Amino acid sequence: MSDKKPTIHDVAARAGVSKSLVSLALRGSSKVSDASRESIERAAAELGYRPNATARSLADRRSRTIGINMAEIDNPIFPQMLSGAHAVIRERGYNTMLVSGERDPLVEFGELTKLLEFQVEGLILISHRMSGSTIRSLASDVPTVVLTLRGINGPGIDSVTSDDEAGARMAMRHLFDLGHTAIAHISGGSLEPSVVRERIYREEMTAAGLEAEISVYSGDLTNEGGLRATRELLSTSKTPTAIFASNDISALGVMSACLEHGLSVPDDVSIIGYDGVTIGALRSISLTTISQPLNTMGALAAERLFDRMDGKKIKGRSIVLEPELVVRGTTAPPADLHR
Amino acid sequence: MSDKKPTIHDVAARAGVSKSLVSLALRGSSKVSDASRESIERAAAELGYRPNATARSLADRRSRTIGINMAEIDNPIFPQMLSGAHAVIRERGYNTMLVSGERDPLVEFGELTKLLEFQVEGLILISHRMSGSTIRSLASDVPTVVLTLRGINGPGIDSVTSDDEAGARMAMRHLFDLGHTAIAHISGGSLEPSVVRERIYREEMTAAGLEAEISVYSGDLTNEGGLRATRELLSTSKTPTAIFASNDISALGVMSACLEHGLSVPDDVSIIGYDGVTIGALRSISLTTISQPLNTMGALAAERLFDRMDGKKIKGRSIVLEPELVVRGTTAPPADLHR
DNA sequence: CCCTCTCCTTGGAACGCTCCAAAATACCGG
DNA sequence: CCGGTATTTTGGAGCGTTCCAAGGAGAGGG
Repeated sequence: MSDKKPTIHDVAARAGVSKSLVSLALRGSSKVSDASRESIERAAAELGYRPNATARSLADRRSRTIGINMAEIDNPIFPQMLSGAHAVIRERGYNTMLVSGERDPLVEFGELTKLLEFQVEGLILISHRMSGSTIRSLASDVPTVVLTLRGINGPGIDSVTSDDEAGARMAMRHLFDLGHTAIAHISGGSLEPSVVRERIYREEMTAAGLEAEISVYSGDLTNEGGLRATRELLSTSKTPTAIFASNDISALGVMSACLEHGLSVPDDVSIIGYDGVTIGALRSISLTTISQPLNTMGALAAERLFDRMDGKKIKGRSIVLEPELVVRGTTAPPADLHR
Repeated sequence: MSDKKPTIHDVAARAGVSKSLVSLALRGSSKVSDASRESIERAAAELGYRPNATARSLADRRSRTIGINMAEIDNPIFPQMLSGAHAVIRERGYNTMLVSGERDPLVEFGELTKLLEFQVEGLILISHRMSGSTIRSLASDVPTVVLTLRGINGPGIDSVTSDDEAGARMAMRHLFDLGHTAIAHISGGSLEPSVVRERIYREEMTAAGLEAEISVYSGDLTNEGGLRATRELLSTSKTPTAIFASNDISALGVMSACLEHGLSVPDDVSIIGYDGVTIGALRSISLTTISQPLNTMGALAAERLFDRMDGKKIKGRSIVLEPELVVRGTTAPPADLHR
């Protein structure tokens, strides 16, 4: 409303003290007399004074800001992780600057650069398209935590992941326990977690003497991808009694394809996904899955970051969380057991 | 790696010119000789110089940052809007500062205050718990656009919404067209959009001479709420042939309740939701809904904000978008027509 | 060879705040 | 009422940029 925003000087003038004292008082220093404090607070309120965080950041060289990069939002696991991280950041009194590379590594790099120019004190990469070396170079400037992807190490880099090997193994064991042998896998592409999940699928099948039954079709972690891969699977090979999908979102596509093929789930085909997205829990979906503690992972990533920022010059370390089997309505013993 | 981050002075010293010239050159001014430009760029690269955006903001009084508030992420409509807005902000070369009040108005107010202290140049409120007057007071400091909620007006405030009246009417007409008369409504609470949707439900029922059939149970826009309300509905009154839910997420709960009650959808009960969240389109769900252009709404909000920031001192204005009926698998003519 | 006129380049003053050393005031016992 | 100590308060020097008025250097004209 007024012409200019009031500054600390205006408050000082109005309260009849020096700017330094205003600064002290407004930050709650104990070495300010009650009288001064009161008149300063009154003056500030009357003027509608609001400290300028930019100037403060410059002066004390702390931005109180964490940068988060999240490449995609169509897979709900990312917002969930974001939420977990964001809550911790807020509790610590920090701000969150969010960028997204919109799946273009170049744009992404530019955005991250802007983040660094903003002097963020830490970086959380929730999903990204950048190479390990790019990440390492960013991390040399500022503490960094990588979520989700394994296999990135470096001096300033921590990572938070869940144990994909164990998770995938749990999925397979669950299907084995139910009595399935004809198990297919819908894979998810070339990123670490998908690769691991597929490898474990093959290992487990082989270990169970089911090498001949191995059947992998490649989805791309999207609903459409799962749909497409499953259609292909159902049209070309003999129908499996169970399908292990690389993630939940594609598992929903798998489910759709089965339904449209006239197969009922779980009576004809059991389906198990991976991730534990919240929509999988909706009763109308009720997807059996390997659940990762997404919120916790986000929160841990943030906490890890603060640890690191608190000066602990720890070497880059990975936190690996244990996933959990959540049995819901899409898995059951194979039909032939009932016959 | 090095002790201190290099500043513009370091670059100047290394290139043998003044800091002013470095500043000019790095911002691409045309009035710098090629020779100087080149040596400055080389020096900057060698030092790994990265401009300090905080200092720049302070000096030219522009933060190039937009603040976004998003109270909740469990309803996917919000991330979708966020995504639309975020993309526009990025294209304009701005940054996004994200805060969340975590459903506590006090926390929310504090977060917004921090945003203002950070000198954000504009504010987008995607979801919030604050009163109109609070919002108006924020908006007096900085251009503001409100998404989703209607009914907030004020000098600095724009809003982007979709036409809930028209949408709700479309939903009802769709059910009428299919031949339904026993239509129940699962309402969504006291916020504007839900109130409007319920009002239209009543109006349309009355206008169709179906006053006697009016049946409203209150959900709270969550999956659980929809489930609970529908259980109640199914246990206490006669079963309707169609249910209009106040939003998609609760419609999924409605669906679950119907299924667990042994009703098949859409054969026994038709269900229509509202919002057009992406998961509703998944084949295994296939929810008929009134779709709002969520991404577009986010994008428009951001564009509106930039218009406003570009000095156009327009009065607060509402943009109202048209929703769209998306017929999928959860609505069909009532069973008794087949009998 | 001097004088303009362009082009480039430069030092210094902001921007709004924090930090620090030093100054001012208050308080206390004798 | 004094010296000394404890408590408050203050001016000034940054923080890393941008902006601006003014300075320097060639170039072209007379």
